[in-house]
Amino acid sequence: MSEREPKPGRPPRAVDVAAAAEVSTATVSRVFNNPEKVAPAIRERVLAAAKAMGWMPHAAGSALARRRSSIVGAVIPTLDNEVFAAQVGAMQAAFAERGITLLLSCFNYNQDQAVHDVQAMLARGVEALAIVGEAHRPELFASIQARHIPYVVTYSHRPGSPHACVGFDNRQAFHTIARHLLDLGHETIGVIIQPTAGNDRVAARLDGVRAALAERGLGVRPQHLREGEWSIDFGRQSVRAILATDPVPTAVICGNDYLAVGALLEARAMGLSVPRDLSITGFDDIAISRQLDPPLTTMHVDNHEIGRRAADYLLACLEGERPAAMPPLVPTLIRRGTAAAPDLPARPA
Amino acid sequence: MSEREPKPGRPPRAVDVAAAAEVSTATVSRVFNNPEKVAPAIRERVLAAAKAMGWMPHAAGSALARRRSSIVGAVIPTLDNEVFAAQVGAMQAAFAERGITLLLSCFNYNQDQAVHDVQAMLARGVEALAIVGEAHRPELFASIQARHIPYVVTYSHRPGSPHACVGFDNRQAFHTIARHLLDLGHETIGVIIQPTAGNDRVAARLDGVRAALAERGLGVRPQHLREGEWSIDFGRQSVRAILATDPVPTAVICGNDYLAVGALLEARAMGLSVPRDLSITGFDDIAISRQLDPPLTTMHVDNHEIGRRAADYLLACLEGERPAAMPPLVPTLIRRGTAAAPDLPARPA
DNA sequence: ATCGCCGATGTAAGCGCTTACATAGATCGC
DNA sequence: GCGATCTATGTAAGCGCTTACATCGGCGAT
Repeated sequence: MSEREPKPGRPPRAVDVAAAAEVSTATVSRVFNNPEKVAPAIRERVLAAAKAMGWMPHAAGSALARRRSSIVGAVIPTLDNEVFAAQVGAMQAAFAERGITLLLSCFNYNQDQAVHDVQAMLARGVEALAIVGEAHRPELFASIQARHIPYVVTYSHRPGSPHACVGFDNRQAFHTIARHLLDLGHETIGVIIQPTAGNDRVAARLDGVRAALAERGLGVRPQHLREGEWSIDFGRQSVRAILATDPVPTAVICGNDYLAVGALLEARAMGLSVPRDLSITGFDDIAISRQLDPPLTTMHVDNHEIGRRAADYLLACLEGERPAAMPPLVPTLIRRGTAAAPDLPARPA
Repeated sequence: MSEREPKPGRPPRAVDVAAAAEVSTATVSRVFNNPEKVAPAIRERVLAAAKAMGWMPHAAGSALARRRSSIVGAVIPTLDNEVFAAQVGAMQAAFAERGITLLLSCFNYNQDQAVHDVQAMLARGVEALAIVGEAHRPELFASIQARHIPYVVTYSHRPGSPHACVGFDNRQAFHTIARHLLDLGHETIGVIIQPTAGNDRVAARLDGVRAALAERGLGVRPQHLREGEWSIDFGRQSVRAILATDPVPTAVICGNDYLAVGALLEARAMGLSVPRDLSITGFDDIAISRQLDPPLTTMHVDNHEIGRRAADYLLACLEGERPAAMPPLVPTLIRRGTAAAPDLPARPA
């Protein structure tokens, strides 16, 4: 094997490997893309030469020639939420298995940022896109569709959505959780939730709660509704505020577990007994939730599964399949220790 | 403006835009890369044509021609740890500002996986790399160095490391925390820590603890040392195991906050009073730590800062600078509620 | 033996973009 | 008013790879 490096400083190119292995660049390329088309002896020679000079096909070159980038993009609000981090981790793993690279971008709940990120990814030649939520500027979806690339919306599953989606019905989920509290006997229920503006998932959640209450002739009083950033701290201050209202709710539904954790911790810090004095529910079942005392009643969502399914769907599209619409995932109610029947004073009448 | 699309199905190319704007492709390229070199009138024409046909420079093509990919890679153990997620988020943001795209890969604490990931990224033409930790196979660093691309190791800052690093001295940090406990009067100290094998950061932490104890003529007894996955659950079971030994430690140092949270929760569940019966310390200051009751005594590390610095360092390298070695970050001890003087029986003598 | 066929390899034309170099007006000084 | 000097634009040569097509042997069938 005569693999003297050709131009010392420069990284090797396919032609260098070809020269070293005494074959053409076509054969080198075939060895890496269609090995079965190359005689074993030659294949070994090429592999040896490549390894000796540390060569690997240069992605930009092959992307250009092949007209495929082998890159897909994930557009999420933030990695600071364990839920999205899990989804991204799962997608990354699923794609890596197929030799596909994941491009990540966090739009921080800013719709303009999301549009910008998507366009940047399109310029990068992503072959597919996964996007959290469907409440985005129309031009976001328009620019994806203009490129005719497959995409999937995650965490939403609104019946009648025009997008392929991997998620669950947020409205239904919160209907379920509200119903749970209602069935336990609660009638005055507070809600601590993320900003609904520009967030379809959250809006649907609130909607689900209202619908469930309405079915029993109840509603969420304005003073019992707190909307703000999903953080433990906002959960804390909200529960404090809600408990200072009249009438005092016997239960609080939180838009996610971070809020619920805050609510739980603050309620306990205030000397309340949970769930006796106040029931609290969360959503997502983040890692800490089951650990608290009492452990949080919440709904479990399999975020890794969402990531995996989104990846599988996109992968199928890239194989040229036209996968059927996926059935929604169904979050499961996890009854733990923070929701129980209210400890009501004896009812009059 | 006569921008009839040339080949209907196909995405537009620079030449299409050039035709529409009645200029050459060189000018189109300049408009997007060196706008100041193009007369304003023409610039507008090109921009208008590009917008009309939804054209953006194709990254693979320009990467090839420019011999720059504008991609950098981040190699981390997992996104499931809030610490790394934060670092990645910060890097992504810093790079996005400069038009650089972040490629992500999670090696799940598997060294072979890390080597593989790095090589895949190199093939993708990353221009720089950030890698968590320095305990990696030699070929990992060898292949990066062979490409002569800048890289930085994060979360480690071993004096004398051959790599550029953005991190802190793990040994020193744990020396500090152990010293804190020692100064409080603890003499029997347990340790719950992540696997040290193949993890330089963790090994250094344990080392720091041992060194601090040794300075007082103390040591960690084997039955007081628990090594395992960093999870809340492992923290729980470890504290239970350690409390069943003899002598019972009066304090437990945990390798990170997840372990410490588990230890704290379990100790309380066992009916112990923390810190009276047992002091517990963590490391990282994750979001939940300050929220617990009592709030966790730990060391704060600014993970966003690490991400930002790593990004800035790499960016500087890409600008051709040869940035000076960065001083280590210094984690700060956060004295909260889980570490106090031991409640010892009156000492004999 | 000869022909045709097939499988293994090589040849060369791009993929879409950037940029060194060439060119052609415009501008300026004298 | 003329050449020297700029500046704005165009021309065309790649960047590193893939792949359709051409080629070349070798083999089985006749």
